[in-house]
Amino acid sequence: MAGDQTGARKTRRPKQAGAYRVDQQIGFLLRQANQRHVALFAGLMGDKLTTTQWSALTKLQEIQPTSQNFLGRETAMDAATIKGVVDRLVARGYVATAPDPEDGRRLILSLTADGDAAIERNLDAARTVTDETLAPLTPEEREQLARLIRKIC
Amino acid sequence: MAGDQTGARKTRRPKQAGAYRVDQQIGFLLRQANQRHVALFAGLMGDKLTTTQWSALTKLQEIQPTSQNFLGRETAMDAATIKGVVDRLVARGYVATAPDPEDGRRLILSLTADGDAAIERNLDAARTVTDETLAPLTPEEREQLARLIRKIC
DNA sequence: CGTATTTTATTTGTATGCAAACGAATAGTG
DNA sequence: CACTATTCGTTTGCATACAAATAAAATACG
Repeated sequence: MAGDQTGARKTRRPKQAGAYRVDQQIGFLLRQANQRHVALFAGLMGDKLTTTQWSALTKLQEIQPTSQNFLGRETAMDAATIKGVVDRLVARGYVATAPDPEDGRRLILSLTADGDAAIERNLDAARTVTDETLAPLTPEEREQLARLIRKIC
Repeated sequence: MAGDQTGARKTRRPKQAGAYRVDQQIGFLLRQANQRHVALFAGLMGDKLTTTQWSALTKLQEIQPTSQNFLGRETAMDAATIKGVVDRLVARGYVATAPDPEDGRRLILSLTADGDAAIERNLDAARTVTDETLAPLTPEEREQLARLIRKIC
């Protein structure tokens, strides 16, 4: 019976000591926090704008004119996703598209006057959404949270 | 010209001093952080399980047998969403359904042996996903982040 | 110059995520 | 008991989100 000292433990379950609880994992918490933010956004913003539409709109105002894929990169959306978002913004008349004379592949995007007005109209609400989302936190905690999330992006 | 002292500022833009930058708002950061986690999850987990499927599976193991909508509440999914997730898990043979003899509306869910095996098979990977997601943070920062996110959920 | 690679945009398929509407069953109330 | 409200599950519609495949154009390179 030599060598049984370490071999006798058979199929001991948890590689780590503690039990696994999904709702304590960071992924679960991130999904939930994002859900709450999206809900606040939907409730406070007018014009039925979504979070991604708002991101595309405001980022476009910042960097226009620009190509569709580049706007996607700047707003953390892949090519397929940003296309859908832009299509809906174009359908609303908030964004205008034009071919790039210097690059036959590119689709150049810019804001329309309506798009500018939509941003102007909802900017205060957007700031309120951020405030409401962070309402349970102190100013120091808000800084902390932003700093930590930025580190894991 | 009385009363012009306060009325002369016309259309002054920013209600708040600083310019609005979407990519500095908490909502944008939460969406991005969630994206990174989902990407890590997809890359590290086997069996093509998604984050929500994994949540439903492990939470079901914890509280089974239970109704579909209750499982949804426990995993932060509304009725329409949890239905789709459960349907796919049933199609895979990970979850079994049965009518509730005491309540004609309820659909009782439980894990199958295959469902249990799938959890067992992926538990280490799931822990790795959490670790990798939090890799840029120190242990103290991880605690901080979890605490702060929990406060805004 | 011509070929290989990369970039840009598009399309399809799958999977959340929520609002809204619905029918069926249950619970609560007078 | 009858009426109302609530709950449960389902379905539809819309909007992300990404993988994978494709086509067209531009770039890199031998």
